[in-house]
Amino acid sequence: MNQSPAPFSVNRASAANCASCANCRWRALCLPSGLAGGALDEFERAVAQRRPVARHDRVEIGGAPFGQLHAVLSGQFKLQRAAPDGGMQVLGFAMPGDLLGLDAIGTGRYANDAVALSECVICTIPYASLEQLMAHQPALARRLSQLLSASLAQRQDQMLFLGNARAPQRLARLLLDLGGRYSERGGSATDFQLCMSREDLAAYLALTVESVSRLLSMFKQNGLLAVSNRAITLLDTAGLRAIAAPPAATSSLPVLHSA
Amino acid sequence: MNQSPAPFSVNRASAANCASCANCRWRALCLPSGLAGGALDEFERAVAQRRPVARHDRVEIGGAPFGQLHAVLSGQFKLQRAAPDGGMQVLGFAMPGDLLGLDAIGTGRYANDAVALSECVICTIPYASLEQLMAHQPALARRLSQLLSASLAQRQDQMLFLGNARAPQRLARLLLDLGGRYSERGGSATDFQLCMSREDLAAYLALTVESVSRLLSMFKQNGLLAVSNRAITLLDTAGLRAIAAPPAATSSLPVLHSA
DNA sequence: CGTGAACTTGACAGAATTCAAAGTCTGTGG
DNA sequence: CCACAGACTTTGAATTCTGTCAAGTTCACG
Repeated sequence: MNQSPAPFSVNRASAANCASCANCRWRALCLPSGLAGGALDEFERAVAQRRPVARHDRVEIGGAPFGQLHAVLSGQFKLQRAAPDGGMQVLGFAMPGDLLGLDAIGTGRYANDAVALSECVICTIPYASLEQLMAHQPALARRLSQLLSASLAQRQDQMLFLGNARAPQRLARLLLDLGGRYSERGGSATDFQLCMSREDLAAYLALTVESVSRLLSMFKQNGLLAVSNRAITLLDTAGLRAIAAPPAATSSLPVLHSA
Repeated sequence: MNQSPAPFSVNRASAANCASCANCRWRALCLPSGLAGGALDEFERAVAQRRPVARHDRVEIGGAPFGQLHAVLSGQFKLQRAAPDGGMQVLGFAMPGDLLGLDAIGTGRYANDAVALSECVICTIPYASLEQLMAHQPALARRLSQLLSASLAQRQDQMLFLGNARAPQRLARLLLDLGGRYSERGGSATDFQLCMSREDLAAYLALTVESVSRLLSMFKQNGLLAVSNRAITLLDTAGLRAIAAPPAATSSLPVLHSA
């Protein structure tokens, strides 16, 4: 472990998390969201199995045959893919309650690697069982369609943003996004530990490690945040949001001072 | 009409296209793919309705409440969204057989505008009817999940490519991709009419109009293609593919001569 | 305490945008 | 049928941003 004790359970397995879908604190985000008591039991018995995952292990491997979906119970993952030129491209980071493998249903093969960034616990959901269940539980099928469509919409947003935003915008947005997701999960939106390397950040933002490092330093010098190794404290979220928003008018654009 | 007569039916409504799902030449790409005779009839009666769409009309409006999916029978659409800074971002181009509105199922609102780039014919598919049908036709539900997941995977690919590729790679890839899609639909992979403006191309590629224009000129000077207004002829697809591929090694990289 | 990986910082070069202007096409109205 | 106005497209020069290359520093771990 290279992390200070996390202030909340997002990065740690806890017995309360693992008991059952009925008790799971992430149920509202997950597949069985909205399922009634009987249907929920059926779902859990037929479908969900829990297991721990060690740091650096991969739960899915890009190109491997698709068999099951994975729900993150605790810890964080990065979704990555080998670029044609040898580098690694990172598509995103998965946090507790997120579902992995949705992009494999259509093609029958996992699209990316899912690599654990910390000690994790996941639920594995065999897709064949899920399909059987959905055949006589239309509500479950609707839920899957919802999740798939929402993921699609989210990827589209991400694509547009990464395609059009400049480097400072991208990093500011990522930091605010991470904070927001921690906050949604009971943590602090402004004070958290990154569990990914600068290289991972760069690969996600389509920048170089150097650019990420420079930008973090610049944000720090401008009083927007405090950063020490992988510990981040967002000091001026309003300022960060102003940077994250694309340059709208010539109005009060926050200027970053390099020196 | 601003186009020369199209050499094939992709851009024109034809009676054969519009007769029914059973006779539709795009059925394999569409929702009822794989449906048997009886189920297919049921699908068609309950779900699909055809209508023409005039150039510049929008079939879907970003932010509007979701009610129905749309299948492109003939013509082409662009999917766009107003950027926060006032510009327009283009997410993609839809051709016959493509489905519109998949990103709205999860949120209940259309994510983007779908604007007709030519005279079009579409099928409208009320989603409420589709859900009823899927409740007792698990095969149809599976098909929708497949399409959703495949769209997700495709957007991911697109995101990674646009995020990491340089301008010439992006344009070369788009041209090859368009050619490939025309080819799949019975047209020429190397000889076609663009039905979108340079501005649309630029908005899709996350470049400026000037860059697109410059790149087209450069490709032309290097003998890779011929371009006259919106008529494109790909002369050296191997060369274009070499450019579209990210710079792998210091090997035989095609060098573009500016003068 | 030393070693290697991760991270930071600086100087420079290349790529793409921005700004500016000229040229071309399209569709409308006379 | 032709002329005109506006949108679309092309081209050029200067600027800005980000990547590349090269050190140097800090941190994690043995």
